[in-house]
Amino acid sequence: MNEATRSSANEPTQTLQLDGFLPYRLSVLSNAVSRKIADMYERDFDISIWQWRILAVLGESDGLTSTEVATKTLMDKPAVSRATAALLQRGLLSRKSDNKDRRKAELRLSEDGRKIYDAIIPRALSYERDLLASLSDEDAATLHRLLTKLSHIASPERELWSQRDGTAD
Amino acid sequence: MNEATRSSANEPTQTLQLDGFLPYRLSVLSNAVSRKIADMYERDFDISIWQWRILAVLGESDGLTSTEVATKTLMDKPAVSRATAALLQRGLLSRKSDNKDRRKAELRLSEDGRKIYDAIIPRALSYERDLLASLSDEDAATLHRLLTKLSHIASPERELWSQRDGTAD
DNA sequence: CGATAATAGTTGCATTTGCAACTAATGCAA
DNA sequence: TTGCATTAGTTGCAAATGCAACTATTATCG
Repeated sequence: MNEATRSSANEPTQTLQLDGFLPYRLSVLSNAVSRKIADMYERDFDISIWQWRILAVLGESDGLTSTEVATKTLMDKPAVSRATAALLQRGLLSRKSDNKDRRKAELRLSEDGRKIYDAIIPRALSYERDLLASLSDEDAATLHRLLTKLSHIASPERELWSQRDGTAD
Repeated sequence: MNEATRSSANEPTQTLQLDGFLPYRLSVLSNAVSRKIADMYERDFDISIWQWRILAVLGESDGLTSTEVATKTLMDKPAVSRATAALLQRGLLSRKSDNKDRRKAELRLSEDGRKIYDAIIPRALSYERDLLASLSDEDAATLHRLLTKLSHIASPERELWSQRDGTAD
């Protein structure tokens, strides 16, 4: 479906339709979605996507450390550090360092942070609903199931195909 | 499914599970996929993702102008300009400026460019196959159908929900 | 024609990103 | 304990990105 054979002289050459190529499609879609939703966060709340991710995880489970936040959001530690610094400065988070282990510090939504969180959530869910509006419930469920499968295969831990000595044709 | 109500005191607060949130899921998956495939292009061919996109579209239809390439790849013009500059310098492309309209120039794969293209294609398709390996043919078809729908909704032209005076919720 | 607008493509620049290197604190083993 | 390894979090920096501004050329309309 995605490949074809062509014999221009007599050497058959594989070809590839970019807009049917899954990595390309995912990239384009994800960029479009992220762009739009990031614009909303930015415009209406002056919050970056990374800041939003942190608010989102703290909103469901308060008192996480930076590292735990990084794990849950799949952000790297520097990104978490900078985003939390900004949120702390705006007073949207509080940080309490652990007495047992003074390397660690628990992050929590402040009262203002909770307010913003509460304000963003319905907008985020509304955007997601709009996105899914043209899909049946069954399609939406299928989509999530397929994304889960793909994510499992694509997860950075898996090496497989990307080995240097390519067994892949 | 993605939302819940919680009554901590008596104010119900919507909440949101980040890892069930579609924009987040798409972003994470797309990043993982792009990262892996970009590593391969880079490692085995010394080609960036943007360069690859250009090779890909020129591979299927030679003689496009920069602007046409930009349209087909959804890259912006500066990105196309820089990527083609690199490819030209490596001798993977040729450029012939149009006599009728000297602003335009047609881009084509050179012989070397075609060689690299021919070498990348099977690797790219092989990666896509690996990615889709755990999906049935029907699921793969469904995935593409759903991505098409979502892309249509998320396409930058559509304004809708993102209007400043939020009718959304 | 001649001026203004529009288009193709490039260059410059501020911001973002990803990663490595660093500091501070703790764990562990001799 | 003491020294080395590990972990938490921050800082620095090179590269990538996105966008605006620019040059060169062509189209349009008085």
